[in-house]
Amino acid sequence: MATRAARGYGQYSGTARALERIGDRWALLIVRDLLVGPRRYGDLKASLPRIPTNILSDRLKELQEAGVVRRVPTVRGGYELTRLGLALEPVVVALERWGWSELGEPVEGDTVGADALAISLRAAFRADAAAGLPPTEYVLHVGGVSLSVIVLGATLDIVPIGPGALPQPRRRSAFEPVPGALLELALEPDSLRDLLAGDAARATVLAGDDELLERFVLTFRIGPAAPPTERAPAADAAA
Amino acid sequence: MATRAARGYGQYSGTARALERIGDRWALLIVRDLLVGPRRYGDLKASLPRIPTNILSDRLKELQEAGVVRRVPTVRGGYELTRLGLALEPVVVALERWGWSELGEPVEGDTVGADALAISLRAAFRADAAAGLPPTEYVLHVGGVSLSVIVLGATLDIVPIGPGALPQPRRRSAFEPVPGALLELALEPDSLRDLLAGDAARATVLAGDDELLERFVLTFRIGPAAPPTERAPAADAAA
DNA sequence: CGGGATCCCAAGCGATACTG
DNA sequence: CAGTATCGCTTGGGATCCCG
Repeated sequence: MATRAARGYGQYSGTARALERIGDRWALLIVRDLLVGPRRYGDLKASLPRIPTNILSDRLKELQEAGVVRRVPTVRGGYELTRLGLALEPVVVALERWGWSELGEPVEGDTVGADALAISLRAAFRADAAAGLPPTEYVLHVGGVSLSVIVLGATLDIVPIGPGALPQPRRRSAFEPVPGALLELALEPDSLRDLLAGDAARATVLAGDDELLERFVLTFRIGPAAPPTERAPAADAAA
Repeated sequence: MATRAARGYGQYSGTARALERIGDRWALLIVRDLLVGPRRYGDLKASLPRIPTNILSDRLKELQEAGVVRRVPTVRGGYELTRLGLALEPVVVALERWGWSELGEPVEGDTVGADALAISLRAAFRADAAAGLPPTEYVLHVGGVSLSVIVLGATLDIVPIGPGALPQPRRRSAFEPVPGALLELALEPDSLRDLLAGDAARATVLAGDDELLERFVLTFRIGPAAPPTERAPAADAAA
């Protein structure tokens, strides 16, 4: 039985209400993955390796009761976000931006999921900078997962490559591969972090030239959550 | 002793890292209140009526360890956000916007806090719409708490009125009260929700005219998180 | 493969009492 | 007022078994 988030905060407040709905452990990570596209129960389980199956089951039930998630009628074990769930994108993106700069080095045992990576890139996407650049496809291989990222003007389309994605009527952008508009990179997770931070990063360029790499850096960027420019000499230091 | 959020998610992901830092119950509500200004232990306790004192104590310790919160050296029991903590504003604002439209009627026992209200207004603030309007002060009385809200061009300055605020060197905006630029409203929490949603709302106008009320509605607005338009998946647009 | 049920332990949470 | 200490309840987590 769903654990019922009956423990409210006793406040008539948007933040409190939101946390009552999606504040439980694991809940927003499930939403994050579903923001990339519909997923099956097993996909989510694989994407969230440490989640116990009963918790995943409970959360999916609660998220359905909250109107955030619904089942995909045509697919056994398929789940997708409702409109209300899709509206959580700004929340997840804001969290992703904040947490990204807090990523130190990967801890032993940390995994990198394709969906998580897709959201990172969505959070890093600079629509204004991209608008002036020619259509480009980026293919990223990061720590075992692969993503195809198509930037067409100010629009962004990310599709994980390989198994896990649930086939959907969702069309790719009207993008026809332009010769010389493909950058393919292979890098480690912490190198991607450095790259998005604008720092020098070790990356293996499998296809494309330096100009395309520059284009990538212009298009995708997550600055530090707390810029060092602060008048008061804060004692705290990010570890 | 701080309970240590050692239970990580095992993912090298911004969202996961963020939730490990500020995903614990009550944590973001504490951050929300501190976003309005430095507060004392007792202020927070009063603002979050249902929080057990040991949990408040634990969370403040954890938030300090996470570099989000620090003590105000000059004030006994005073806490404030660090730069990193201030950087959580987009997260809280996004949550507030999403949760606001999920506020039904107040549940018996729900309280309304001045700080929570201040964040609601910050989330509802339309800088672009406000930029074209003359400087205005709004004084709101909502369910027992009062706020002074000064809009000066595209800037917003909110100060709770009454006890609870910790005196700070923070200056009010360079705002000199203009005669005829003050709207004072008294309303119930659910009426404010309707007002910000753009619906008709029962409000008692204590000072000001209809034109000022119209100005308020233009300046502050939180639309539904899930607009009734289902079909369009809406490519994300930077606001 | 999807997903529900159970058992068990550990950790988180909540209420209250207590101390500086 | 600003916490700490304690205690009992609830939840999460891991493992496992089960059913369709």
